[in-house]
Amino acid sequence: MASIQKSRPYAPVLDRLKQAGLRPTRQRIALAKLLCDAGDCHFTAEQLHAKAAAAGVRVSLATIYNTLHQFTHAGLLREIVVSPGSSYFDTNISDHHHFFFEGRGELSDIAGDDVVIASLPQPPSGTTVDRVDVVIRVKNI
Amino acid sequence: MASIQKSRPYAPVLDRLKQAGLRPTRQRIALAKLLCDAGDCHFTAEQLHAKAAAAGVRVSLATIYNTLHQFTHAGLLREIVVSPGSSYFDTNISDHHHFFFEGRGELSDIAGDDVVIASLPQPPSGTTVDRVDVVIRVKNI
DNA sequence: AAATTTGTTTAGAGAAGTTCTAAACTGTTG
DNA sequence: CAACAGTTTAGAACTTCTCTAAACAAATTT
Repeated sequence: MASIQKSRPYAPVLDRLKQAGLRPTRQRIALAKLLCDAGDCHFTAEQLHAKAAAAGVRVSLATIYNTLHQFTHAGLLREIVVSPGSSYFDTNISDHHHFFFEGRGELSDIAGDDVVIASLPQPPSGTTVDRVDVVIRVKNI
Repeated sequence: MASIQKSRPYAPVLDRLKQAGLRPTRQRIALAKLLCDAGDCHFTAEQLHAKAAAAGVRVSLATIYNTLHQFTHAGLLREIVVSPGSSYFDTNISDHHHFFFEGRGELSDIAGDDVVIASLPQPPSGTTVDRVDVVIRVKNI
């Protein structure tokens, strides 16, 4: 089923890699395509590794980690820490928040508009706000 | 310097352990005292292990982990996940939020009143809200 | 287009944090 | 105080992630 599409380089993906100062290698292009095609979703390094393998893309786990961090640094992904032991990455980089299902260890998006914060404290002097994360932890009834 | 106070069992600590169905063992009493005396603070398992050792309390790391989870489950502590690789525990169990200093990997409390959330989405059907965590990630200017 | 340079990938080792195991121990109960 | 059930412990094991150094590939130079 799943076949590798080496022949269609996806211009926007190439541009984004170039902007980030990253060479468009076979691995990075394949992973970027996988992520683009996936739509908004949350995944761990292991999950992306498995997904890549399933799509016929041979990439080492070390490269998965490198790439996830590079993409995160370049603003193509967002890292979310909600449970001890593993990091999630989010392909949705717009302003938004998350539900976290404690039982299943899964995340789902909350549109930015759906969480209205009326007031926040000033950041401590000498610091600036990088991001405000709201996580609504839910559990099964 | 720091000496062990085996002789003063701290009635409230004993009560809390009893309420949680936990036997008041030497280790649990010592750790509970350390945490009570510390006031509001955030720490990792390793940090508590070091603090216990410094206070002359001999406790294995496995017991630190067991105890932290038991105390968290009993509502005496709160677990906070903000950075991949290690969990923090919080002795402040009142309703409040956190600043997270990305450079130093440290937490500080924000009083519950200082974050006003005007609206939140409904939890997905079949689930209830366990907790809403707001983390303001700040970095040095 | 070959040669050189520089950045990238890889397997496997290594590190860090946490959990597991099974034996020894301790608090509780009868 | 004996017997039971829960607890602690050291160390092994496990999971997630990072490091290393050698092989490799993309870019640059000639």
